[in-house]
Amino acid sequence: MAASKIEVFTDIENELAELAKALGHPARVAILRELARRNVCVCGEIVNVLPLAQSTVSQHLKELKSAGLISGTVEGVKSCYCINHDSVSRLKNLLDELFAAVSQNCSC
Amino acid sequence: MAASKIEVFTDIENELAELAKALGHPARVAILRELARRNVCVCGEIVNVLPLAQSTVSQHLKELKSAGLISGTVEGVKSCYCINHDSVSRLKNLLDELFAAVSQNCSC
DNA sequence: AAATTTCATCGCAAAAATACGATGAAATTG
DNA sequence: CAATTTCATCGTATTTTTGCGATGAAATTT
Repeated sequence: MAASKIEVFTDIENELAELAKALGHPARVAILRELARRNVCVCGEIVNVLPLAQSTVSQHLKELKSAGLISGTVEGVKSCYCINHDSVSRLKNLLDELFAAVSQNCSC
Repeated sequence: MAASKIEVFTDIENELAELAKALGHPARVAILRELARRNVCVCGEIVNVLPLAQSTVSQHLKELKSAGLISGTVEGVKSCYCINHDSVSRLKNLLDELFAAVSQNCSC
């Protein structure tokens, strides 16, 4: 047994964990950074920004898409990706809710 | 080769990825939730809140601590944990910076 | 129509994460 | 001082993640 026990946690916990997990790799942060920097749908060129093989970048894009953080469309021979603003807002809201009661460092 | 290529990414990218990764498991979100709910150092009882084996919870606590999201001290026979507010702030700031330019959903 | 470009998917190998029982250390209790 | 409590760590099994080359599909170019 090594699979994570998703079913025993709340929907909120699973939702936040899924979004955070998608952010939990520097390559995916780098992808989001590039998309955010341009703030438009980026068609192509994503692969060129990263020091990884094309297939690896494609896989990371798929994971970001699967988590809902980005959306992608096909434009001719190219694939266009952009950040899903709603999803980002959701992530921030979940974080704010989670840490709402935490106002200062603990004493221990 | 399967190890993640941390060295080729920026410090910022690695830092955010590390914090997000720590949040990227529902058990760890649940732990943070419990710590946040009480908003004090929690000594003991953390294990009882989760439907996981004691050793597994201990491991998750270790990861949260290693990422800096919580701090832990030993109080007699018990271990006390609480949320590291600075770390939470840092995470929020990194997210805000990352998505600062993203103000609306894309059109594609 | 053939060649090229762009990118997703497949298959594989290596590494990391997840989970648990067993064990042990340190403090507390009886 | 023996028994108990609390929890970290070790060892191990399983699953998931990461990464890449190879391949193929779809559109574009020559």
